[in-house]
Amino acid sequence: MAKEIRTRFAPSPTGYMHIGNLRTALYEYLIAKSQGGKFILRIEDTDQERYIEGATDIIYETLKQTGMQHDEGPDVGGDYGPYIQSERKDTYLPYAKKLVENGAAYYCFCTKDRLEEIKANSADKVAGYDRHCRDLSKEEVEAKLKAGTPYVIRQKMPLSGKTSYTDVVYGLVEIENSELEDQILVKSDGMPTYNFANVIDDHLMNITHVVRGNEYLSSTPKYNLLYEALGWDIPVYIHLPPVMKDAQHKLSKRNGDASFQDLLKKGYLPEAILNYIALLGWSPRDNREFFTLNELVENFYIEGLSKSPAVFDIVKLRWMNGEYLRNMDPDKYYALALPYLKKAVASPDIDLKKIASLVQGRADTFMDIAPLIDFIDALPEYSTDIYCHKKMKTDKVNSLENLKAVLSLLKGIDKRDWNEEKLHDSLINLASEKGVKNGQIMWPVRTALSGKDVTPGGAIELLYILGKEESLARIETGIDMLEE
RNA sequence: GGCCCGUUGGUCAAGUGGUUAAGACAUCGCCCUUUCACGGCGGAUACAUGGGUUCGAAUCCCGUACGGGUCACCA
Repeated sequence: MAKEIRTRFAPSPTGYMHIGNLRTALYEYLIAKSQGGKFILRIEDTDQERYIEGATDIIYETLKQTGMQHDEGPDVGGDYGPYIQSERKDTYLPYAKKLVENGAAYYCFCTKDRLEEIKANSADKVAGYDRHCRDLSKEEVEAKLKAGTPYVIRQKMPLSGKTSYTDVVYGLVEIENSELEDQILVKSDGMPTYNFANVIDDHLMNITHVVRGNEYLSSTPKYNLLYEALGWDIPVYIHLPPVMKDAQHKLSKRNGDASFQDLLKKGYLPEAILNYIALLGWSPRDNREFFTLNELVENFYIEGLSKSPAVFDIVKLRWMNGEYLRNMDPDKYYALALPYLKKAVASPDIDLKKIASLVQGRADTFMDIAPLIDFIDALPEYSTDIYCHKKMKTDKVNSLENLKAVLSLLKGIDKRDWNEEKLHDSLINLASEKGVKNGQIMWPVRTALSGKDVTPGGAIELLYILGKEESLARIETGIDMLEE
């Protein structure tokens, strides 16, 4: 039986979940789930300085909202815990010491000042640490240790040769060992660096596929050297291209680019966001674009992953969100839209469900609803110019005439008969009696009722929504304005 | 700057030596229609660049340009 696929999402709790991060989680989830594997959540909080309170809750919450449930993690447990790196602090040092013993790592007593100095002096010559402590004698090391000198443990890179590996999406990657810095494995506070903790944890947690952003592409050989020194199997690597804000800037929290949470606040659906970002860097075998999370699992295949950066296009997300909204069950739509409808319409007698049905086909996000129906509570000020419409063949003169006719017609309709069918038949009749196009009646009515040149729904719907009293009042206002 | 990676229309993206170079968003035009939207139909727009290899290159090789990444006691 083939080994079970295990992937992990390993965010550091430093704030909101940004889109690139979420997409990485998605692909990790899909890679595992499409092959019947496990998806693990691990919190990488080895940098206490950057820790932000509440950030882990956002991570849990986001995973829940998107439906990407992890099989193991700090909140759900599992056989490989703890799943928070700060709680595993003691597990790393022994491995570092083992590396020191077998010559793959060494103690370094250089002060931060000294390091800064080399950095400043070396300009753009050799990158990184100058390996000052690499060849200290055993005695020197012992003495310093005994004296309590602060130290870090660094990885001892080979000075010559190359290290290569095959990435699933990028193919063969080969780096000269001389390019590799003697990176720090254990910091002076005793905490491991990401570089070290990552390797240890991935191995200890049986992670088979390491999936992460391609900024690690050229440092991966360092990790492989670590795996080898420890005598461990090297995992499968899948590096992902970045999600961009524009052609040259990555999407990032620092620039305040949209996070998942922001998009939700802006009225986007979690499932639409997920669907959209799935397609940013991956494409299915056919031309399908709409997928639920489960459908993504069914259709996912690793070869569909792309290696070039993708620009996040909010315009297309809007469209896709709109499609989700339009295809939603009307009752569900009503339930989700209700808070937004209530905020936009204060009048208590308004049929919000009717409004929901009008707005469902027109609003791409929930935030788009309010501006569409801002005329309901009160008639806005408007210019009579909008009564003129070329295609409807309306102008101020015939609008006035038709509005008057409509007014007296509507006055005759009993309040109890004030429904769309009745209103529709009456107005259509009026048009044919007068021998004019329907639009010549409808357009001025719609205009008088809304004071806008664009509305969700036409004259009939607006008459119904506004009710007899309000409708008549607004039409009278329109007549007054046109008579001036 | 060294090293690594990338480059198909404005954007996402199919394509793995022979195609009229898909499809989607956006855009433009037309149709439908009581406005708008939805929907339908159609248009315009792309293989960064120069050399090879080959009967034949978006597809393979080399160079160039452009862009990104990396070179932290951050992840």
